Amino acid sequence: MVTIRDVAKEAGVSVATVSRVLNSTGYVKEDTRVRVMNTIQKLNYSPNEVARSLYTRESRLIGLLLPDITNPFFPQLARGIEDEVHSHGFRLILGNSDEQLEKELTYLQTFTQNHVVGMITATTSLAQKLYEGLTFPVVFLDRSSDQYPSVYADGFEGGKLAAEEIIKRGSKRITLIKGPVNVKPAQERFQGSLSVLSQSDADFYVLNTNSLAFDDAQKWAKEIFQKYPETDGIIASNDIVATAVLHEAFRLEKSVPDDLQVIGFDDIPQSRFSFPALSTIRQPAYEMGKQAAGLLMKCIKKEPLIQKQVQLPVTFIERNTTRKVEEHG
Amino acid sequence: MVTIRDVAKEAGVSVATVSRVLNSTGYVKEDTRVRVMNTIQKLNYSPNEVARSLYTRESRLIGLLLPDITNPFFPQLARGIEDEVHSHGFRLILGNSDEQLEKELTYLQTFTQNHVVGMITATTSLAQKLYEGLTFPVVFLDRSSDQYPSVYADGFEGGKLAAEEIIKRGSKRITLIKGPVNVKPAQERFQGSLSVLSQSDADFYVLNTNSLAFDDAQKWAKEIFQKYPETDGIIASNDIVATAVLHEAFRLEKSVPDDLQVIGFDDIPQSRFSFPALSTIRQPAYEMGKQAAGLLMKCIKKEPLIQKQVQLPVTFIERNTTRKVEEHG
DNA sequence: ATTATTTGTGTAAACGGTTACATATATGAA
DNA sequence: TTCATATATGTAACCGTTTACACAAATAAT
Repeated sequence: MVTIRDVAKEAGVSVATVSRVLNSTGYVKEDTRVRVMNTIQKLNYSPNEVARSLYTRESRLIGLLLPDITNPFFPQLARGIEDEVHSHGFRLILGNSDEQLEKELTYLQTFTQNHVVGMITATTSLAQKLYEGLTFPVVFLDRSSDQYPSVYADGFEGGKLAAEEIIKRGSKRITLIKGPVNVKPAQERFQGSLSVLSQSDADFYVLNTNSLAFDDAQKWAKEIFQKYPETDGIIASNDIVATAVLHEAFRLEKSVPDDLQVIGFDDIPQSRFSFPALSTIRQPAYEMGKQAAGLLMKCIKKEPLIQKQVQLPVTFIERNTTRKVEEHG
Repeated sequence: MVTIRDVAKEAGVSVATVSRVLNSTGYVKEDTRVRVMNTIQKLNYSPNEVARSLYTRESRLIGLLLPDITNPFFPQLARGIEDEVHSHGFRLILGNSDEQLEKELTYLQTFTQNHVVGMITATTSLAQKLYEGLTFPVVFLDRSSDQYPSVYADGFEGGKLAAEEIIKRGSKRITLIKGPVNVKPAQERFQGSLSVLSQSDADFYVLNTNSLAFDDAQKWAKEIFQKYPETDGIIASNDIVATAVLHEAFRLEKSVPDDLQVIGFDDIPQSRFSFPALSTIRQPAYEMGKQAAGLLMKCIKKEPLIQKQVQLPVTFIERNTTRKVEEHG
C-alpha cells in the first residue's frame, strides 16, 4: 500500500506538503503542487480514510438504520438517502433493526465506533434516550420527534384522506385495519381515519393486527372477510396489506371496486401493477429520504436548520380499487 | 470520549493489559481481568474501531455493491447478506452502482480507503480487471465469474424451465422477452428459453428490451400486444416485467391463464399477491445472499473454499398465470 | 538449589494521516 | 535599508489502538 510518505519522498517534499495539496489547505507553490499531483497519479495513491478519520475524529460515513430493507417501502427511502449523501461525498453503513432494541443498540455502537458523522434512523426508537449520548447528529425519518430533526409524511392527514375518499365514494360498512401499536406512523394513520369515521354515518369495524409483513397480511385478509363479510370498504394499514386484501377479495369473487373498495397506504412501486391497480395514499418515499439526508448534511456542516421538522404532504392516488366519484355524485 | 488509556489508568494497569483482556490474547491474571472488565463497564468504554482498523489494517466492514436497491430483487439479497455477516460481527457499506462504471469505481475506492475486509458485488462488472488490484477478497453475486468466488442461480436452466413449462401447458405462439444485453443473468435466461423454443414446434417472437425497471415495463407490455396480438404465452425477463404484462393483459381483457399464460422470473415477494398470482421461476434470493456472505466469510478467515462457484437451483413456482398441466394432458 | 519454562505486566513503537509550530525566503511598506 | 507580512516548506506531535520486546515473578524440571 502506497502511503503519503511514499508520495512525499518520490516528489521530494514533506508529508505536510502532500497533505496540503490533498486538502487544498495552507500555502503551496504551484510548481510543487503539480509535481505532487503528478506523483500521486504516478503512484496511484489514494489516501487512507481510516488514518484520516482517526486524527480528525470523523469519517465520511453515515449510519442508516432501517426496520427491514425487505419491506418495499424502505428501499425507496434508502435510495433517496444514498443519492443525496453520495453527492456530498458520504457513504452509508446500513443496518436492519427489525424493530428490536438489541439490534438497534448494536448498530448505534457500530456507528459510534466507526466515527460516523451522522445517522438517519427509521426505526421506532424504543428508547429515545439512547440517542442522547451520541456524539453525532441524528435525523429521524418516517418518525416524528420534537427533540431531533425529523422528516415524515403527514400520517394523520393521510388517514383522514383515506377515510374521506372511501366514504365519498360510497362505502357504508368500512373495515379499518389498525397496524401494529408499536409502529407509530401506522397508528397516526389509524387515528386519522378513525377521526373521520367516527364522525361519519358509516358503520365501521376495526381489525387489530400486529405486523405489516407479507406473510401475515394474507391471514388478516382472510380474517376480515370471515368476521365482517358485509364490509364494502377496507382501509389497509399499508399497500402490502391492501394487496393481500385485494388478493383475498378476488379469491372470494368479490367485485372490486363495485362491491368492495380498498385503499392502501404508501404507494409502493408495485401498487400500480396490482389488478385492479391499487388506490392508495402516497407517501413520497424517495423524496423523504432525500430530505432527511439533506437535513443531516446541514447538521453535519453546522448550518442552521430553518425547520427541524419536515412534514411532507400525502396525496390520494386514485386508481382502480376505488370507484369514480362522479358515478356516485 | 473514553479511551483505552482512561480505562488503563482507572483500573491501575497498562494499556497493553486492557487490550489483552479486550482481545483475549496473551496472559492476564483472572483478578486483573475482572477488574479491567468492571472498569470498562463502569466507564462505558467501547473500543475505537477506527484506531484498531488503522493498526491492524482491516476493519469489520464489508462492501456491498448492488445495481439498485430499489429493484425488489435486491433487498432480498441484501438482507441475506446482512443477516449472515452480522452474525459474524461484520457490518455493511452499501452502494448502488446503477450499472455505471463511474459509480462502481467510486465505491471500489471507498471500500479500499475504508479498509473493508471484503466485498460482495452484484453489479455487471464492466471491467473485471478493476477487481484485480484489490487487497481484499471479492465475491460475485447473481453473476458468475471463473476467477472469483461467485454465487448465482442457474439462469440457463431457469430459462429452459420457463419455456418447457409454458409449452407443456399448451402455449403455441410464445413471446420471449429478451432483457437488456448487458445484464448477464437476463441473457442466460433468455438463452435457456431460446434453446428450448427453437427446438419446439411453437411459434415464437423475441422482443428486445433494454431495461428491467418499473417505468419501462408497461411500455414493453403494450408493445407486445400490438406487435404480436395472437400471442398466447409470454416469458418475461423478470417478475416486474411479467406483472406489467399481466396488468396490460387485463386492460385488454385477455383471460389469464386461459387465453394467455405468463411466466416471470425471480419470484419477488409481491408476485404471489398479483392477480392472478404470478407463476414464475424462483431464484432463492435470500439464500443466495446468505451463501455469498458465507463464501466471503470463508475467504476472510482464509479457510479453504470447497467450491468457488455456487450455483443455486431454480424452481418453477406454479401459481395462476399458467394453466394446470392436467387440464391439458 | 539451579535452571528452564510458564505466567503476568509494562514500555514504546508502530499504523497513516493532519496540523501546530518553527523556520526561511520573498514581497511590500516605511 | 529595515521591518512587517505573505508565502512556502519542514519537523514532529497527535489521534487510539495493537503488539513486539523487555522484564519479573511464579512454577516446573533437573
